[in-house]
Amino acid sequence: MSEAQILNERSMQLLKTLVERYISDGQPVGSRVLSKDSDLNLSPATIRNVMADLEDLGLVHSPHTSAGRVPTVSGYRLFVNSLLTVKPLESKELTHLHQQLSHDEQGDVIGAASRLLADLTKMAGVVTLPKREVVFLRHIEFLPLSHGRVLVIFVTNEQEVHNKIIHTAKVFSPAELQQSANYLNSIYSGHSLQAVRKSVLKDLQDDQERMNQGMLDAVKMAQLAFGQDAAKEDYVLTGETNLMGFSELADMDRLRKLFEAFSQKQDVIHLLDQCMQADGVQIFIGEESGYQAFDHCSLVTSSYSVSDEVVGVLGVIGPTRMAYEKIIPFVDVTAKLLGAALNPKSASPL
Amino acid sequence: MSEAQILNERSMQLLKTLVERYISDGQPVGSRVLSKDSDLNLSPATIRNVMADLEDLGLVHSPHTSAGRVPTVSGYRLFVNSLLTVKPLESKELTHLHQQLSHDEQGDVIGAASRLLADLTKMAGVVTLPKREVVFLRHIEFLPLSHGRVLVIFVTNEQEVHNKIIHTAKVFSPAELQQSANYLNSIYSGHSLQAVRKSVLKDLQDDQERMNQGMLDAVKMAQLAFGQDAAKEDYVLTGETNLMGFSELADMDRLRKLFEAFSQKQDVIHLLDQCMQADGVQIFIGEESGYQAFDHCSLVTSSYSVSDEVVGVLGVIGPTRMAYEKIIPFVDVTAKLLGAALNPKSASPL
DNA sequence: GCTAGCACTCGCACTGATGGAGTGCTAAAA
DNA sequence: TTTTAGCACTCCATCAGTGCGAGTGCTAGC
Repeated sequence: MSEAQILNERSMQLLKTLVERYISDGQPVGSRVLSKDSDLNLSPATIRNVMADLEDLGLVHSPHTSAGRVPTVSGYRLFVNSLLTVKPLESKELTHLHQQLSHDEQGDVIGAASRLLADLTKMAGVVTLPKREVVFLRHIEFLPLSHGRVLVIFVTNEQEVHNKIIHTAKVFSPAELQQSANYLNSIYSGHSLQAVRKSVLKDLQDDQERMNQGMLDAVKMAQLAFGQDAAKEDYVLTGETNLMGFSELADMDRLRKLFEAFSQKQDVIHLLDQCMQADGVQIFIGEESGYQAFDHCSLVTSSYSVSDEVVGVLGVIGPTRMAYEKIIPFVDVTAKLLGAALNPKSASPL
Repeated sequence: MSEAQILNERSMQLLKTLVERYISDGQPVGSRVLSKDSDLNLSPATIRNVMADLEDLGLVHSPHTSAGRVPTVSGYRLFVNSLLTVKPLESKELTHLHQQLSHDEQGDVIGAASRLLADLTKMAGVVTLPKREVVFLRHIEFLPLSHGRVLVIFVTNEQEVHNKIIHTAKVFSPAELQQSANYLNSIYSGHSLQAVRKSVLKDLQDDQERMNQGMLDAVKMAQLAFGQDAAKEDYVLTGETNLMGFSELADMDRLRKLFEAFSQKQDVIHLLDQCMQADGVQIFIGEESGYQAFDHCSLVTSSYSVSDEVVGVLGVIGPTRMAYEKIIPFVDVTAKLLGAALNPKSASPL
């Protein structure tokens, strides 16, 4: 931001063409090509002076004395923030996206979105699993296992099935379990999980004599079932192998760190969580992310929403030298389409 | 096998030390080191003659004229089949394995096994999800969704929960669905899925008048639910990034092909399926696998069984130059321990 | 059948030369 | 004051040449 004031129109224009040129060629760009490439009619010598200024400001950098200039992270940042002219999505791509995401046969829209992101950008695509703030309990079921263990199956939000094994102090008969489940279903079905948790806790603290044994058992079991709901976040990552084609990631150590981060998952999840807050497209360039593994990568993300509630993030991971002007609108549109695809077209008649 | 007859004791001994030496050093091994390394007191010159013979037989290969010899795939194969002296597992490792696999807290023994394979070998570990031939239906449940869709939840083999969405011609009320489920549970619980499928088909072909509408609905729904049971095979792969450390896989194209195979999954599944048949440890060295992606890799696998039925495969993926004498017993033992861990210690009181 | 010796080959690391690309600086032009 | 032309300089990439070390194949002798 502050650089924007310091720099005059001409320097900005030159930085812009430099970044564009570098993104398309991958070679350090020298004063001569810049002089020809830019519309301003300036001699290479003049441009060299400007370049020296830009270098002082930390916007560009010379790999060695007689190479051209390469944008630094700040250079990219300024470019992305103020200089970039976004290219609208080609209609061909748009229809493709729309088709793939709305006609979801496999029941795996998330995977489809991730694959689209990766395939169309030739980089890596990532989509977090949607995670609603309020989760409604639809149905619960208990099945007895050996050794006083009980298999709990519960359905939330219409059709998401979860299961969990709990250990009970007492051994229940199938009939008792059935009764407990019936009791819980009759009371809590349609309520949010938070409400259920709270209510269950309250019931246990209250005078327990008002309840009969069956109800008490049911509530105790519910407490176990919904106890520490890990709420494990996760994401679908596709096209990692695309990243192996980029020269900036050809270094085996770098690549390894990156792939390790992918399989550890936690760093990536943290990063994506940050993007969840911001609305619109969020971009991390190089070291900006704060995670070493992503040092030479950029991450372009957008959150996606279902019925106006932000439920997840999706994005593209690639080298810092990527075609931001195409990727940004692409990620933006994909997020919107995914949100639409996830939206239940009509309220289900509960 | 046929080479074994042609080669005399001495040549075999030399091949053995050559392979051992190459595995530990990674350098082409010359006649001088071989002369010192082997117990036979032979001069380098003699050894050179033997090497020439081995090269004619295609067991070793010289990267260039003055470079020492490296084992070929056939060389490794002969070594593994006839020359290898397996090192028993260190007791420390054994106890570690045992602990990790039997005290499974996460409920994810498969993942734990895969991680152990990768961590202890510093290569990649893979474990297929167990897949029983006969699957018993434990419990089935129907939940209505919108638009005549029904969420089917069924539990097999004590505690494996599956779910599936089916489309029914007619729209059922929750009560009807409940009845159908009850009917199916009462009749089919405890039977194998195959039997259920067959029986359902028969019921539909039979004169339908004997059955009341509810039963008929239930059977029709069951047919949809168990229709084409995709039975998708899958595996858990860990430590892929370990493979990035090996010089033989440093080539980016190779590495990329390999990782693409990992995420495509199908080739790997085919390969592992082949290992399912053979009992005991199965080894693919280099091109033997038939899949280009694995050209420079070896795969050491073993099937694992639960109560005498082979249900899956597990193994280690690494460069052809790996310490077979340690990996083989390790994979063997891990397979046995995993089988034991999966075995329900006592029959559950159904 | 084994071994010693010798000539030879090959790869590798180092060296120096060359050319090209691009810069910084300075002095002149606008 | 800003821009430009010119010049010297720096650095990189490429190539050829060199010397060294490792290891081989072959041959003659034990």
